[in-house]
Amino acid sequence: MSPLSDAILARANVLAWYRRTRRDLPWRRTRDAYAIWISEAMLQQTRVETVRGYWTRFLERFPTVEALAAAEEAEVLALWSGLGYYGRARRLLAAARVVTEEHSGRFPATRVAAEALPGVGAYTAGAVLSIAYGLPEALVDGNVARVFCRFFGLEGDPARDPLKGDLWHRARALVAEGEGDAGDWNQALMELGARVCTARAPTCEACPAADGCAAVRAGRTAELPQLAAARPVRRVEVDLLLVARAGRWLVERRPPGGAMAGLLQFPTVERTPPGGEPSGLFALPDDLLEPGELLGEVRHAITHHRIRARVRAGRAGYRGAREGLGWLRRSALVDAELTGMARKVLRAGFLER
DNA sequence: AAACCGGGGGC
DNA sequence: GCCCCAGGTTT
Repeated sequence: MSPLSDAILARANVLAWYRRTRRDLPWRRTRDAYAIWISEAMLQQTRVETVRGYWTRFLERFPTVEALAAAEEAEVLALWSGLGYYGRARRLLAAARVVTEEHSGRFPATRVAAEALPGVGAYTAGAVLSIAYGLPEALVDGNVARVFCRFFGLEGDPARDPLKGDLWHRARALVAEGEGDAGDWNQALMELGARVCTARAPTCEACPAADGCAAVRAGRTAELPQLAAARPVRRVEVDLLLVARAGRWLVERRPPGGAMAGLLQFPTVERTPPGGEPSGLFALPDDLLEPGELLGEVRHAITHHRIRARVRAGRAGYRGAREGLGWLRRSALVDAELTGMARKVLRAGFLER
């Protein structure tokens, strides 16, 4: 194992590397805690390149925490549509209202107060406090965990104690070595993990910390970190129905709990394979909606599920009996809080016939 | 501690 | 096809 002193020597190299080569990300052009907070909420389990466009559109529509606090949830979800983990958007709106009403519109400046906000955990609190306010707060995300596991040669699952706690301890120790550079240092660690110390095929020859790295020394970069095995993926087969009437399309609102809660989708029924169990992600067939001509197929993946949707023209038997049905024009659909799969159907041109 | 929660991009 | 990404909440 490399001692912490090796890390402190590497720290200056990593920081210098970051300041020389950092990516020009839109949320790095502001010190506004609100704007940085939005980026961190969107970046949870989501790639930087995916977030860019969403962040810009979101900040254009809601430039201040007060503007967000005054928003309808449906519009916030519509701007989040396709980004996934929609609970993040709901908690962000709830937290914006708390910040507006109880913190005079200013993101809290202490870890305890920040973590009391819905959707703000240990990582997000550390990120906003260090990046926006320059406070000496640590953070550990997937990048930092990977960099530390390799550099220090740490065994075990970084998502679980005792290694999880150890990673946070090391992160705090290294933040404490700096003087007012916590924001850059935290971002430098994450940038290193994202661009050099990558999960697969790290480019150690280009790494500013390769000198003190235990994994490089032992030739074990491919073996660290020791992540837990991934959960198996379930296959889901569905019929997705496009029902048109008088220039409008039939949509249904998903139930309030579970996956993609409360979002709009085209009516979808799950086709349970013989001897198989339904996933529960979609309703089972009923006699209200009648599948018709096969128009094509859309494939979609959500957490631990692989969905194959046969897109069909459909007919509505009668209205009203099934909960949450409504009719929307194409122009309204584009701005609605659609699921990613519904947006994919829209983009694929199935409505242009 | 483990389950749940989207979606996509890179290999 | 598989991995995993600037995580948080709930049970």
